[in-house]
Amino acid sequence: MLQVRDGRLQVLLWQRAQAPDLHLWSLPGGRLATDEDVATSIRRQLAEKVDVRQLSHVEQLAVFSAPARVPGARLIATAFLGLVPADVDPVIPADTRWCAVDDLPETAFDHEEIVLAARERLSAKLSYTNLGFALAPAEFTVSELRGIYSAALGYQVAATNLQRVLSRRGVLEPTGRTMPAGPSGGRPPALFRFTSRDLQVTDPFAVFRPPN
Amino acid sequence: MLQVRDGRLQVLLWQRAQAPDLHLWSLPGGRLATDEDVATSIRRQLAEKVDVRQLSHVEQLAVFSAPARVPGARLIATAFLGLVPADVDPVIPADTRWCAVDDLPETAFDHEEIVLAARERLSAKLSYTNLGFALAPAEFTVSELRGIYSAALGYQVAATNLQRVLSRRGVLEPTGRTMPAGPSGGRPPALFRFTSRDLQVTDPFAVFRPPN
DNA sequence: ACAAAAGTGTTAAGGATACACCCATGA
DNA sequence: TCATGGGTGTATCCTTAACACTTTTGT
Repeated sequence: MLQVRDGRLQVLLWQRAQAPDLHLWSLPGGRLATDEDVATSIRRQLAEKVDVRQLSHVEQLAVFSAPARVPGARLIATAFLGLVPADVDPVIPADTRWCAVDDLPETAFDHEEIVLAARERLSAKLSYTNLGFALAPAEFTVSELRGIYSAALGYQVAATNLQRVLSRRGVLEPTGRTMPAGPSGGRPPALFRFTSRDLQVTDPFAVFRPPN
Repeated sequence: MLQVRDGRLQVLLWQRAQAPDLHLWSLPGGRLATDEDVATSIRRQLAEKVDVRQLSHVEQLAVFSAPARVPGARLIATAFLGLVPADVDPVIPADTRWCAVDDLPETAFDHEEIVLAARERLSAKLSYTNLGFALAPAEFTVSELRGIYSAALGYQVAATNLQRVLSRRGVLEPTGRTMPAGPSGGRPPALFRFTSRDLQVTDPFAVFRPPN
């Protein structure tokens, strides 16, 4: 479960209270019940940590199945990427913590690998889909959105181009309202929103496009 | 397992000899052993159908886990995309057949959905990676490569642009040799090869590139 | 010579980046 | 009116698509 907090991309980790890997940090998750599919299961697992309505997007990442990935009985994990908008601050249990993805604590099992795969997927999809909606509040200024994209991608993006690219693709639209200017003056920023809050591919083919 | 055959993208299907879904067509696969990961397992399963050395690429697709996706005991499938170069014609068992992906027979369970997901993944990766190497022979003319890309993508691509895009990206290189001209004359085509036969992303970010 | 197929040159269009400039507000 | 941050206009660059043209062969 990823969220941009304090200008950094962070992941919700849970400190293990049992062996193996006692006290190491692990991803939330759990066993699959017999009457649910993996997507239902992950939502149920996460519901134990946060309010599920705050989850703006969930998608399958990959299967991790190395026979010795966890000690003891064979355990196969289907990893998911979950996203939470930057403006919510979920109540989380005492044994969990938000950790910056680029400065992870020592993780249990292969969970570091999973987190890095999640970050990579997120970066890629921010570029060719409207996935930003899942990290952004319902309404936001271009500056705020710039901060969110910069944190998720790991490098600075230019506000002017961000707005233009997203507007051209029709994923961003002005609400017509503005925020008050900051304490040191300046033009009041306009508020924007995403036109859709469902995942859509906006830049499907870089090359080898079908002919008209 | 996908291959371009006779100018069409085809998938190797196996006709079930048992209920449920008797006589319907299904994807090759089988159960995961306790001492292997899913990638190893799929190679083992496919080895029962063809010579594994002919598999030029294998990658994870997605997990299919709907509780009722198969009748009877709960069964969760990790689907894979496997590719075979167009110039090999593997010996296949009598109960299997190559079927055109855009004209599938009635499939068992949710296997049609899996095949369509595989085709989509293949199309996308042909555009932004060097994955063509997995469908093409070791050496080929641009015309042949054009046929392969056209079949896999489902629409005609122009030979001239195909060569230019792949050359610019450095994924294609001339061998220096040529093929004899066809029966009706014409300039003898040059032979090309892929510079690498490992998957590489050649067009990583459409937008929001990191600054220089 | 002519037809056919391969390959190259050139132009045009689309989309992204960079940067200068203009706008609106608080002090 | 000045500083500050927001937003727009415009130029440039890069990549690909389209198509005309040249090259090289067989008949």
